[in-house]
This record gives sequence, C-alpha cells and structure tokens, in this order.
Amino acid sequence: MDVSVKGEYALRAVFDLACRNAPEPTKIAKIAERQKIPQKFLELILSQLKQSGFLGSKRGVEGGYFLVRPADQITVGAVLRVIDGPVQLSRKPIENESPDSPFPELWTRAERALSSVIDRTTFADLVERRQQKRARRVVNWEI
Amino acid sequence: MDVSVKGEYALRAVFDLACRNAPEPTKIAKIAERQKIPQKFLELILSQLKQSGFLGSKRGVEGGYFLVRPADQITVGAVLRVIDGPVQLSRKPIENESPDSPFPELWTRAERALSSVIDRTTFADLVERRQQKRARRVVNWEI
DNA sequence: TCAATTCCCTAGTAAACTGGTAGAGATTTA
DNA sequence: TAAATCTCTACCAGTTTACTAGGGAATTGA
Repeated sequence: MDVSVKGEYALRAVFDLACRNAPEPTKIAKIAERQKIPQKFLELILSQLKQSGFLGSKRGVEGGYFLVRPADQITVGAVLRVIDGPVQLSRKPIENESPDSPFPELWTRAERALSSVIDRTTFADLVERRQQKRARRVVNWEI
Repeated sequence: MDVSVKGEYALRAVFDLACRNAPEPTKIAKIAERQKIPQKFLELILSQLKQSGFLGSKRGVEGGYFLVRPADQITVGAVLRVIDGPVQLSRKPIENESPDSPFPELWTRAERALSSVIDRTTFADLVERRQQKRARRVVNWEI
C-alpha cells in the first residue's frame, strides 16, 4: 500500500537532478550526500533509472548522471512504476472470483483516482512548488 | 502499494456478511467455503475484525460472526486500514527532509484522492452494485 | 600510457513481512 | 456431557526489502 524506501529515493534523486537543471552530469556521491541516501544503494537505483530511459550517464572524472528528458516530461507515476512496479491497489483479480464481484470495479476506480495525481504531476511541477514555498517563506521572513 | 491478500480476504468476508444481511450468525466455515479463503487464515482475520469493532460473534452450535453495524455504516477504507495498516503512499516523512520538499504535499494529495474512493464506498454500496450487475445480466439474458 | 575518477555489474545478506498451518482452549447449546 | 464453534498462541517457509561488498570498465588529465 505504500511506496518503498527505494521508490522514495528514486523520486528524490530525479528531483535533485531536476532542480539543478544543468546540462553537465551530477555525481552519484553528490546526490547521495544532498539527499541523504546510502551511496551504494543509490547506485543501483540510478542504474535502473538509466536502463528505464529516464537518465543518461557519463563515466570518468567529470562524470555523473543527468536527465535525458526535460523535467516537465517526467511524471512521478512513471518513475514510481519502474522502481516499485505497477501502482495498483489489488493484484490481478483473485482466482475464482464470482462474475458479479464489485471489487474489480472498486480497484479500477481507486487506481484512477491515484493516477490522476501521480501521473499528472511532473518533476517540473515539483520544482515549481518548491520555488513557491521558498518564496512564501522569504516573504513571511521579511514581514 | 497494493492491498495484501489478507486485506482482500477481509473485504470479501465482510462483503459476504453484508450480502446475507441476516441477524443470525454465519459460520467461519461457510464464509471460507463461499469466498474460497483458507479457513484457519480466515479465523485470524475475523477475530481481528471483531476486535476492531466491525463484527460480533457467538460460539457454540449455531454460532458464527455477524456485522454489528449496518452495512451502510462500514466503509471499505475502514476495514482495509485495520487489516493492512494506514492507507498511505509514503510512510512518515523521511528524516532530515528539507523544509521545502514538495513530496509531503504530493503524498497528502494522493492519499486524499485514494480516500475519496475507499472511504466513501460502504459495503451497502457494494451490495447494491452487485445487484445491479446481476439485474443487467438477467436482462441481457432474456433478450 | 598511467593512474585517478567515476559509473557498472554481480552477488550476498540480515531482518522483516506474508500467507499461511497446527493445536489446544474456552463457550455455548442440545 | 458431547459436539460444535469461536479463540488464542505459536510456529514456519518463502519472499521481499534495504542494504553492503567488491571488483570491473570507461573516461580523462598528466
């Protein structure tokens, strides 16, 4: 029912890259440090995100990871799905379920509700919201 | 991210009782048989549902379990929560998260979306939907 | 070309969780 | 009192989770 720690790490890592919005690669070690993620664990996650087509990488001295698509074309849902598997409430309908069971319909409604949030939220949205939060903080501060 | 098998069993068991809508108790064995749930496992689940205040029970020859509240006052979400724990996307916010992290807000939005489905669906609703499905089936049949 | 730096890949692993099973005990009723 | 039924505790095998370990491969600067 909940997102795994691994899933959260993945989101935070992509978010970290989206915030920099830099063309040059960011090192695993930097992301791990900033986001407080165990580095070796993060390596696995980033590699998976690369294989899934979200990230690109470069080796060697000034190497690291970077987004291959702009942040407004990566949704939270998409990242979550490749790390944690299908975002669904029930697994495939239990065997031998009676044909007028009301549950399958319930699950699809719940899944649609969930998707309407996570599949419509891009990392650009998240970055923007953070900016707004910061702006508000500063305003309150100045007053 | 998904409902456990145990959670599904719990829902099906409550649904079974809601369908009968009988004042007399229903035996574990009957529910297990109708819903194809391993009986010993179901025992644990029903006992938990009793301790959580959804069901009552009676021992002895004509014993069994029954709903203590009418089906329109039991929501899917409530049952799910006592069996599977809090229906939330993220566990408690990860330590040391920066104050303008956009994720907590995202999770509350997702949780609200989910709740709007499962906390508004009662077992009376489910029973009714099943009736409608059946009615439609019969109509198609007759034509 | 060498060595430092960085990503890449495979494996292992302790602890928790899941989906059960086993068996004896407590209550109720006939 | 016996049969039926719920109740309670304990156990367990298999899977998943959240890591850690260690070496290999590419890139680059000197």
